[in-house]
Amino acid sequence: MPYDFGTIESKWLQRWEKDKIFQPTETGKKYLLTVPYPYANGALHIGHGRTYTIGDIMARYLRMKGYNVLYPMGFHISGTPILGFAKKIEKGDRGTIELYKSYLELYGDNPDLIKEFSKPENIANYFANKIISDFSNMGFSIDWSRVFNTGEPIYNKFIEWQFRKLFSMGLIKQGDYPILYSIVEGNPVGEDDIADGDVDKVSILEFVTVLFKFGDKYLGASTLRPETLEGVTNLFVNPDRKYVIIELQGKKVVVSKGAAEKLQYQGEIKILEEIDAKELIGKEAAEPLHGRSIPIFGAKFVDTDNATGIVYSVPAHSIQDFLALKDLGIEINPIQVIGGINENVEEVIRKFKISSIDETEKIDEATKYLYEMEFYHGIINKGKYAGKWIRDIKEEIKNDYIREGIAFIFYETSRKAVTRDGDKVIVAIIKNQWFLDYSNVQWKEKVRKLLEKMELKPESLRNQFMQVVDWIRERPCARKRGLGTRLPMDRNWVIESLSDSTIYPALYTIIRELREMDFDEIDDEIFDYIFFGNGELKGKSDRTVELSKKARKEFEFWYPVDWRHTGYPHISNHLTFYLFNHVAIFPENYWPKGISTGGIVLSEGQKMAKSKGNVVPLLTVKRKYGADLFRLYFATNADVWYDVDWRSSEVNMMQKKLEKFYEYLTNATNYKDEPEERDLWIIGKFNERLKRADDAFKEMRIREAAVELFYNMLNDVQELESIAGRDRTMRAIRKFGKEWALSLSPIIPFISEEVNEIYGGSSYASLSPYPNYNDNYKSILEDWEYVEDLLEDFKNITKIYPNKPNKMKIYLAEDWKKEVLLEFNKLGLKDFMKSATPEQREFILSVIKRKDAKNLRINVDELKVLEMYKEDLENYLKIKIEIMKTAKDEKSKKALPGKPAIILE
RNA sequence: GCGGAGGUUGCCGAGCCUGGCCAAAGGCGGCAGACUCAAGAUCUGCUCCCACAGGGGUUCGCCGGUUCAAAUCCGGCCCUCCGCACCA
Repeated sequence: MPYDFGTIESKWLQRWEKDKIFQPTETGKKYLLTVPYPYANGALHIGHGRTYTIGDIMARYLRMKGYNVLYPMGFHISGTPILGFAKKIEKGDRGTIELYKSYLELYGDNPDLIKEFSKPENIANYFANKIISDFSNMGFSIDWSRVFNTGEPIYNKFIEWQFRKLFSMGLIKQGDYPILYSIVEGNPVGEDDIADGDVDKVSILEFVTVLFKFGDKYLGASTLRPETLEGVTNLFVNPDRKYVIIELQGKKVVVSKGAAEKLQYQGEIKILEEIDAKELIGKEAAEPLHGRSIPIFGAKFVDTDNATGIVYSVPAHSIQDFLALKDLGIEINPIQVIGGINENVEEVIRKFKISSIDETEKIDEATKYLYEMEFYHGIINKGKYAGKWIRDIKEEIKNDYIREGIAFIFYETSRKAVTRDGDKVIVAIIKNQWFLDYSNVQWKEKVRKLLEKMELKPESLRNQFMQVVDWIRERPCARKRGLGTRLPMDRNWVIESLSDSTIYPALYTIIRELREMDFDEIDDEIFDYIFFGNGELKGKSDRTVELSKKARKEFEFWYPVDWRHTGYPHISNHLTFYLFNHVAIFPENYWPKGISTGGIVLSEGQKMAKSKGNVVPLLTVKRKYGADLFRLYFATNADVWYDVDWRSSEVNMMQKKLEKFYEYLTNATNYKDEPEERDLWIIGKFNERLKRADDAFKEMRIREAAVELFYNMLNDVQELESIAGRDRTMRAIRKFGKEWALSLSPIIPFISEEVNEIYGGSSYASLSPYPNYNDNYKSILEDWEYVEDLLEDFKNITKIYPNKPNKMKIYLAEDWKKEVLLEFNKLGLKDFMKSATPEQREFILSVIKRKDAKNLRINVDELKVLEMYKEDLENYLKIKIEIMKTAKDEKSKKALPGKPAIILE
C-alpha cells in the first residue's frame, strides 16, 4: 500500500470533523492549552505552523494520557497593518496588490477578489477562514466552535470590560508621549506607513538641547551625550543654513529653521524672527555650567535637519568633533571629562584607521565603540558628578539640567524618514496618551509571586521574566488609529494590539454562550457574573441569565490556562502582559499555570524574510509533503526551545523514512502467522523506547520522544529485517504495530489513524489511551543485545583480519569465571580478595581493568542464545559458525562470561 | 553592562541535567562497492590517527580542579549569537 498522504489525510479530517472529536465537554480532568492567536493579514508560514504543531502534539499527547484537553484558537486583527494594507490596495499600491494577488493565487482563488481587500474586514475574514482550513489540514486538534476575532463586537465588549476594570483599579494613566508623526497627514504613523519602515526601523531619539547664553538669547545645541557637557570647547553652526529665534519657556532660543518647525509639534513655542548664521560665527557664547566663554565656528557638516542644527563640540569624547576641529585647522585643547578608560579619542581614531572626516562609516563604527566603552566603563572626573559611573548617572544629569532650566528635550527620528507617500516623518508629542502602568509596584509584586510558582519550560524563562518585570514601565495602550476596541474612557482612542490580547483565553471558555445571548444584554454585569460570580443579573432576560450561569460553569471548569506556548520573541512583550493582566483581573486560582517558549524557524539556514524570498507558506508544505511529514520534521529536528532549520533536502530524506514506516506497518497485517520467538526482541525494544518516549513527552521533550519512537525504532526494525528477512520481520511487526502507531499519534495523527484502523483498533487513534509499557519481552531483548555485542565484536575483528574469513569459532568462557564474577559482584572487591585464590584474583583484576566490565551480560544463557541465533547469524554474516564450549589456546582463553572469544578462520 | 543561549570530530547537529558500554547518535558532504549502456535515484560499507585478532593513541573553545574515571561536575578565562538599555 503506497503512502498517499492526500487521501489519508482528507479521509480522517472528514471523520474528525463529522464526529466533532476535538470539542470537549466539561468532564474529567481538564487541560486548557493555548497558543497565541495569529494575525490574520496573510497566508501563514511554517514558523506559525511549528508553534501550533508543538501545541498540538502536547494537546494530543495529554488527551491520550486521559486529560480532557481544550485547544482553542482565534484571530487577531487589531492594529494598523490590516488597515494599512486595505488602504494601500484601495490606493492601488502595486507591491501590495501583487502580494495579495499572490496569496489569492496560492489559495486558488480568483485574483480579481483583490478588489474586496480594500475593506479591512474582508482581508481579516478571508485569511481567518483560510487559516482555519490550513490549520485543520495540519491535523491540529483545535476546537473550532470557539473561534472569534478581535474585531467583533463581542470581543470589543469583553475588552471594554477589562479596561474599565483596569482603570477602576488605577492601573491606567495618562501623560505626554512622543510618537512618529506625519505633518502632512496630521496623524501618527506606524512602521507600515513609513517607506522601508519594515527593513530599516525608525525609532525615536531623545536629544538633550543645552542652552548656551548668547547676549539676550540662547543657542540651543543638541546632544545625545549630556554627560560630556563639562568638556565643551566650542559650538558649531552651519554657515549656509537658516536659523530662527524662537520663544520657548520664556527664553529666546536660536535653533535651525527645520528644528523650529518640528518643535511646534513638541510643545508650546513661538517663532520670532530669522537670524543668519553669519551673525553667530566668530562670536562667543557662554556654557551654562560655569559661564565659560567658548567660540562659535561654522562647519558645513552640521546637519540642520537633525535636532536643532547647532551642536556643541567635545573633542575629548567625540571622534567627529575631534576630526572637525583638526579639519578646520583650529587648535583647541580637548577637555577630558571621563576617566576609567584606557583609550582616548586619538587612539580610537588610529585603531579604526580613520584618516579623514569624510569616512563616515568608519567614524560611525568608531563612535559606537567609543561610546559603549565610555558608557559602560567610564567615570565622570570633572564637575559635580565626578566619581560617578556614566551608566548610573547619565539619566540623572539629563534630568538635573532640565530642572535647572539649562536644557530641554528635543525628540528626533533615528534616521531621515518619509511616509510611503513621501511626506516627512517627524516626532510629535501626543498629549494625554493613555498608558498601562506596568511600573506599579504592587502590580509587579503580584507578577513576581506568580512567576515564583509557575511551571516554565525551559526553566531559564523564570529569570528572564523576572528581569522584564524589573524594568518594564508604562506602556502606551491606545492609539489614534487602527482596528480594535475603542477605549471606554475616551472613544477617540483605539486600544493597541498587544494590550487587547492578554486575558482573552478566558473568552474561549464562554464565547459560545455569549453568542447565544441577546447582544444588547451583554454588559459589564454579565462579565462580572461569569468571571467572578458577582451580582444577581436583575433585569436580564431569563435566557441571558440561564446562558450566563452556563458560561460561569464553563469558565470555572476550564480556567485557568494550564499551558501557553509561543515563540521566545514574545517573552518581553506579549507573555509579560499576559501575566500582568491576569494577576490584575483574576483571583489567584485563575492565574496561568505554565508557559513554554519555542525557537524560531529558519529556512535553508536563514531567517525567513520577505526581502530574502525564503518565506515558506504553510499551505505549500502541506500540499507537497502532507501534514504528518511536516509535523514529524519539526518534532524530530530540534528541541522545542531551539531554532529549527527547514531544509528541503532533509525533508525529502525524512519523507522516504516515513514512507518506509507506513509500508512496514500497513503490510504487516497481511502476515498472519505468529512471529518466531527469536524475533520478539523487537517488541522488547519497542517497549523500552516507548517508556523513554513517554517520559520525554511528559517533560515536553518532543524531539527525544519522536527520535526514539520513529528514527530509532525504524532502525531497529531494519536491523531485524536484515537478519531475519522480510517474512519474519513483518510477522513480528504485526504484534506491536498498532501500539507503535498509537505511540506516534500525537506527532503523525493521520498515519496513526489509518494504521489503527487497519489493525482493527477501536474508535479513533486520537482518542485512544496512550500505549503502556510492557516488560514481558525484557529477557529476550537482553538475549538479543548479547548477540548485538557479538556482532559488534565480529565487525571489529574483520576490519583488521587480513583475508575473507570462512568460519567463525565462538568460544564461551569456562564456567568458573562466571561463578567467580558473581561472587565478586556479591562481595565487593575488598572481601572478595580476602577469600580468592591467586588465579581468581588475577582474573578479576583483569576484568575490572576493562572499561566494559560493568556491561558484561553475565546472566545470559549464552549457549542457548547462540544456538537460537546461529542460523540467522550464519546467513547474515555469510560465514560458518561453530560454538565451542571449552577454550584451549591463548586467544580463546580471553573469553569472558557474556563476552565470548571469537576466532576467525 | 544586565539577562539568556551557545562554542562537539569537514559542515549541520545530538550527547552535558542523571560522570563510566562516548572516538561520541542522526543528517549532509566525501570515498568504495552493488544496480545501470551511462547518469540520476536507490541500497551496502567506510569516513580522527596508528595497528594483518576484538588493541593503542589523540580529541569535544582555553586553563586549572574534583574523581578510580570528565565532552559531561566545579572554578577561572576567551569567543559567538539573542533580548534589554534615552543605544548611534
